Amino acid sequence: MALRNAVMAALLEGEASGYDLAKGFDASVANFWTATPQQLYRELDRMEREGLVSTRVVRQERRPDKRLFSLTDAGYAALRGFLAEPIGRPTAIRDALLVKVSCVDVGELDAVRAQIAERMDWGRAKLARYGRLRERLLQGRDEAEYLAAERVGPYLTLLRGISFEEENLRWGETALRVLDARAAAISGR
Amino acid sequence: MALRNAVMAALLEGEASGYDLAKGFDASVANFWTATPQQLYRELDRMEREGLVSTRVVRQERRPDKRLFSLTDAGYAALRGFLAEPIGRPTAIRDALLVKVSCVDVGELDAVRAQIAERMDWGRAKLARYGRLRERLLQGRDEAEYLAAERVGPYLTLLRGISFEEENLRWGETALRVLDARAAAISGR
DNA sequence: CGCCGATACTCAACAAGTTGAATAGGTGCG
DNA sequence: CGCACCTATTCAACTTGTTGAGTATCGGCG
Repeated sequence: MALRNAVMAALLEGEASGYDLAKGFDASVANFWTATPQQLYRELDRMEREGLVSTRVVRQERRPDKRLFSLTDAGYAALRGFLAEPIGRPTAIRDALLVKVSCVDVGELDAVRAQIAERMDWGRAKLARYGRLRERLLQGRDEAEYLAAERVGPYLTLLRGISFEEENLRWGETALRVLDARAAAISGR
Repeated sequence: MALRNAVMAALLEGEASGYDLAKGFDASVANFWTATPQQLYRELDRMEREGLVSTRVVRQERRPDKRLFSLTDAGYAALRGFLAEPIGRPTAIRDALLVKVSCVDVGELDAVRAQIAERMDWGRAKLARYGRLRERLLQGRDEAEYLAAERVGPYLTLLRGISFEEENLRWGETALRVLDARAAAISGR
């Protein structure tokens, strides 16, 4: 019942099909929750059965029909219930790369180094996307102006996403430096 | 087969019982992987069947016997295999608090505010623990000295944990400020 | 002396998440 | 004109992860 909350959060942006969510989960909530298409369709069906979302089938000319989901009043109520419920401990971070780094002293130094570098490239791409998203939200206004006028939630989570990636890059630089020093020490021994 | 890697990472610190891991997962790898005791016992049994870990039963006088697990050579080989395999996309962050923050414009502003504050307290406690762990690792040496002499992996992941929590606190300050401004705007309307 | 909590583990049942493929029409590319 | 990829969804089978309780022994507290 946790994915459901992320889905409701995504539907705050407006009607969406399962397919939209499966892709676009990436653009909105995806930074702190992920799901496969299967998971989304399954959950959306359940939510419909429970009356949290309603569907509207849209016939399309040159592509398959789609079902657009939107939050019902019951959905909004459920969402407020979720917001009000006490928070447990921070959900897991679960990053396989960090597990690898913590093991790097057993060997495979080069392979892990390469994976850190790859992750950093990935992070730079993500930062660029975040930057564009931020520009799109601000529409030329400065932050204070935006925050006085618009939904603050998505902006705040965007900020967290940006700082997370920036921090990741900074850490990556350090990690690469340390691993290189270690590699030099090993080969020079 | 992902938990298994985290378990192997933890066992690099030395022999441990399921119980040790269940608690102490918190001290070592726990910052980027979590598991319940059930999960650990189940996985350890499987790993034993597959020859990745070996067990040694220790009779204890005044408490239940325990099984101490340690990595076998096959376990080390499997670990190196894991290190070498290409990394997929960063595993999910999945933080319910961020989902809540992104929804905060629908209401329950005070409740979410309180949860952010609670999370920040939790983060400060975690930072304090990280700080103590760092001191324990360094044993009075400076960073360069430590990194030349000891396993670099655990230190690097510790650094990532520290910067993550620091960043969380900074973001939390911002979020609280923004939410307070929004609350003031609403009540003054 | 009875209860709480720590150590140490097990069992059962369930919920959540992943993988791979199937279906079915459409567009674009060489 | 055939092949690959995009939209849009569904099915089936699987692996992971979660919850809650149960067993057993000991130490400490009031």
